[in-house]
Amino acid sequence: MGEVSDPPVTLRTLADRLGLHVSTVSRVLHAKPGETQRAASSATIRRVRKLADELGYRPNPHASSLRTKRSNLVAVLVPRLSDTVLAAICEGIEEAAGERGLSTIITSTKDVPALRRARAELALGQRVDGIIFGDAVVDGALLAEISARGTPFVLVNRRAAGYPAVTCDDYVGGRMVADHLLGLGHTDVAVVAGRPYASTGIDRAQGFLDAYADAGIELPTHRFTHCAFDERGGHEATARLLDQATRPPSAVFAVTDAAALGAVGALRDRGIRVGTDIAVAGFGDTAIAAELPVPLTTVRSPMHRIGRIGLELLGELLRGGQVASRRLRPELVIRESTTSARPRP
Amino acid sequence: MGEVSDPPVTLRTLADRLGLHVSTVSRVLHAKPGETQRAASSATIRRVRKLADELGYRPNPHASSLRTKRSNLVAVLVPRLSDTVLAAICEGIEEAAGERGLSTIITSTKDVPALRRARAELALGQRVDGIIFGDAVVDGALLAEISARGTPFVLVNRRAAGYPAVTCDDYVGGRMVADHLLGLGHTDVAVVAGRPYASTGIDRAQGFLDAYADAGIELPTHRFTHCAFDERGGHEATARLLDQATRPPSAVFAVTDAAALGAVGALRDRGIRVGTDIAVAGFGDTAIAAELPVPLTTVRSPMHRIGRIGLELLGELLRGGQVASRRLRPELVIRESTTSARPRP
DNA sequence: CTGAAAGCGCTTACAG
DNA sequence: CTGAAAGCGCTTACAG
Repeated sequence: MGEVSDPPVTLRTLADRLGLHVSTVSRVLHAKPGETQRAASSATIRRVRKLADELGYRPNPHASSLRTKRSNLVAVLVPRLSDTVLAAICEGIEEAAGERGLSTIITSTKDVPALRRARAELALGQRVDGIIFGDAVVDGALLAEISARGTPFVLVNRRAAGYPAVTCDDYVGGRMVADHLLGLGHTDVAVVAGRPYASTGIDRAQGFLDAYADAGIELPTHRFTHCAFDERGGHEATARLLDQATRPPSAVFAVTDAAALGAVGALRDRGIRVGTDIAVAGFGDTAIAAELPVPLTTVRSPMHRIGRIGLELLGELLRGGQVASRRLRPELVIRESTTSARPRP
Repeated sequence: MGEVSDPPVTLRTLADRLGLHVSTVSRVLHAKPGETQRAASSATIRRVRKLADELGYRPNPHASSLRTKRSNLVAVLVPRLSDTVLAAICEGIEEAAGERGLSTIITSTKDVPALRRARAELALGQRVDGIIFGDAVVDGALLAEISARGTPFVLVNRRAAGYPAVTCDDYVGGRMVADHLLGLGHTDVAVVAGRPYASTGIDRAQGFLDAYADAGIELPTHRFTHCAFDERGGHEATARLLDQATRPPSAVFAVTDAAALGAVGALRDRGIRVGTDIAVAGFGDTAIAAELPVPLTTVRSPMHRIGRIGLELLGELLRGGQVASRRLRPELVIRESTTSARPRP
């Protein structure tokens, strides 16, 4: 516990009070168990620690960082915090960061290139030790620049151009959904595909399309549309899909749960009953999926773990190590939104 | 754009190359438009700026902070990032922070007192200029300590013990829901009340109860239960409410949209149809509300603005000013989850 | 208009 | 076992 707020307690404060040199105090306070010996005599160590405790000494991180060139700060860029998936990933990152004495500076870039760049610059300017990008664009243009500047980074959720990334195996997840729907006999399906520049949407949709192609079914263009990953995006995309075709598909695959919920809303607006008239599947298994009146079939993506592992990889990089991308296994969660609907004959 | 990554560009780099003293360079780079005159001659200013641009000079924030005792860092403590409401508030905070050159360090404390304390200590140790608490407990015990330590702070979303807070007028919002349900003739209602230590839940529930009391209706204890604010909390609480009573209420008010969705799930499990057999209302008007198969009546809370204003107030505090709490006006959003259900006669 | 000095609080090899 | 020095990169009154 700190005491008064007026005279900040510094190494000097401690050194003066103890009749020691600041360097001695510093050494003691840094000594890791094991190398305690060379820091000072055990008596001195005890005295120093005691007073530091009493006065509530907290090292000034700016001073340390200035000397050591390490800030213990990690920047996390995400498209939006209000995206549950990213929020869960951030929680995983933060948890793992806390365990390592790192602090995270999380910022939303809204998938706006100029913002992404500005935030990355800001992070670099802040001398963060590393960056976690949750908002990578698949071509990785900005990343090439950051890479050249030398600050270590990893990607989470979205992969890009060979940089180390921790993702769900989105392609396989997309295939799982397709195989499930194929197994139920759905031949006329539509895809609410998300953004064309994010690997999540791309891979999920591609896995889905490939599985259908393997079954000899090519989706016509009017059964496939890009959109924002959120509720509104899914709603608008689904409305478009429905308006463009003479009749609705028998199933819709939305590449995120949020978009799937948007699809639910759009279908409702047209009196099409999810789970009865049409099958709907999402991706993520966020909290809403299991609570909907007709529970949502979806693909469970280990969001929290993606964040954790992302930070662990970055940690490895900061220690000078090498890391390889990780692709975590998805799991199909079957619920009534697909099982209670019959495909059209 | 920065260039190479090897030799970091410092004031010294610039000064040496230009044959100037670092202090002159520093002055120039700090000169705000208007007081440019006293920094250096306009020729010098031009030269300095040009070179700084070319070399991609970025002031080392650790060095500045060490000198100025200002970190331009603001800590934000929230119960959980995965709570949409808090995420939206964080986005508002971040947006306003960006405009002021402040960076935000956001961390989740999960409503665990030990974590809350640890994170607050961490923030203080990091020498943040100020703190925004989104996880305040109504008694404000920790806040009293922080206050004594002298770091400015404001609360968002939840108020506590007279500290400056930016909230939705939760009490009024709770009343709005009650008046709406009363108007529809609901006399047997239940409350999914959230956590007993957070002002959001307390005030929303109290407003609701008071309005019912004003109408001469006291809720029996088996129609009121506390719970976590999320989907699972709402689900479990609703299950409890239903199990404890011989028959279901004709309406349920959940103090968050997430909990309301959980209620929807629990009702579904028992075959009780929302909007037909029972009315359900939430609070927040998060993105899910409008998309549900039976759209959710809820209270719109200006989450983004709460965050923005929170940061603005903190900014005022950092400038040495005084601030007063703000209570923003809620708005009832009526949808079918309440209007299509008939109260039991 | 520009320079020189002092100092923010720390860390780290180096002496002794 | 402990001290002294140097220096991280910046800012800010103060001289001149």
